[in-house]
Amino acid sequence: MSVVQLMTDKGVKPSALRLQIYNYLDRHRCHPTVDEIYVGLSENFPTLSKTTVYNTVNLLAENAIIKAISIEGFRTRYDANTTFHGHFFCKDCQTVYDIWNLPCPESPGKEFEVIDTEVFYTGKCKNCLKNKK
Amino acid sequence: MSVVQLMTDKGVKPSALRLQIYNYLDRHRCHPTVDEIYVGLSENFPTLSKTTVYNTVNLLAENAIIKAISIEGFRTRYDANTTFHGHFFCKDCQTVYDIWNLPCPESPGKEFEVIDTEVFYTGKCKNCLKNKK
DNA sequence: TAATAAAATTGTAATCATTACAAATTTGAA
DNA sequence: TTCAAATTTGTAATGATTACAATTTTATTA
Repeated sequence: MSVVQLMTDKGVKPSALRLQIYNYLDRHRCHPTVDEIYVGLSENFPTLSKTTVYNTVNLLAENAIIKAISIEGFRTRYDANTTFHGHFFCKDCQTVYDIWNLPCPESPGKEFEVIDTEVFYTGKCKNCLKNKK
Repeated sequence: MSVVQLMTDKGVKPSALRLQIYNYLDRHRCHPTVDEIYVGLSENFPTLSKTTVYNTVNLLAENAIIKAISIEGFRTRYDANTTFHGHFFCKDCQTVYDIWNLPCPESPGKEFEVIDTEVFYTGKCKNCLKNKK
C-alpha cells in the first residue's frame, strides 16, 4: 500500500512536507534522529523548521506510519519500517542495527493492551571490537 | 550475595550514600526516576544532592548492579532487579509493570557482543482501560 | 473568483532531564 | 596528624523536546 493511501486511511493529510519526511526515513534506514532528518532535508527545503520535523514524526508515529525508537534514552530515532524487528545499539559507534529473523516476544498477558513491542540490545558491534585491538 | 559484596567485587566502594540509593531501589520496585529517588531520600538525607543521585545510578548501572530502563524515552528509570524480565509502560497512568515468565530474546548473532537485552511493551493497562468506560 | 475558515508550517521561548565542572567534604593511608 | 585520593555537592551549561502564537498554505463557500 502506498504511503499516501496509508496516511489517508489514518486521517493524516499527505502534505508534500510530510511525504518528504516519510520518504527521507524510507531512503535512510539508519534510524535517523530529528536533527538528521532536519539537516538532510534542509538542503532542498531551506524553509523547513525543526519544529515541523518534530510535529511530523510525532504525528506519523502516533498513527503507526513510522516507529519511534528510544533505544538511546536521550533522543529518539525513527524507522520507516514498521514490520517487527529488534534493534542493537553499539555503545562505541552509536550505530543502531536492525536485528531480523527474531520472533516477536509473546504477549505480556491479558492485563495489558499492547500498542507496541520492542526488543533492544545494547553492547558493542564487531567493527568496534575489532578496532579496539 | 550481599550488595556490599557485589559492589566490592565490581570495584565500587560501598559508601553509605551508595547503599542508601541502592536500598531505596531495592525497597521501591516501581522503577523510580532520579527525581523520585532524590525526593524519597531527601527526607532522611537533607544534604543529598541530585547530582549525586545521577552519579550513583550511572555508576551502579555501568557496573550492572542495577538496571537503567529508558522505556519512556524522555527520562530514565532504575531497577534493582537485574534478573531478566520485560517491562510494560502504560501510556495513560505512566506506570511501568514488570513482565515475568518471559523468555529472554535470542542472541542478535555473533556480530554483536551483548551487554544488555530489553523487552519493552507500550500500551494501556487494564486499570486504565476499565476507567475510561 | 474573492472571501473566509481550517489546517499546516514556522520561529522563538520555555521546559526538563542530564551532564560538566569546580569547590567542598569525607575517607584512608603514611 | 597530615596529605592525597575519592566522594559528594551546588551551580551553570547542554541538548532534546514541547508550548505557543504568528504566519503561510490549503480547502471551502459564497
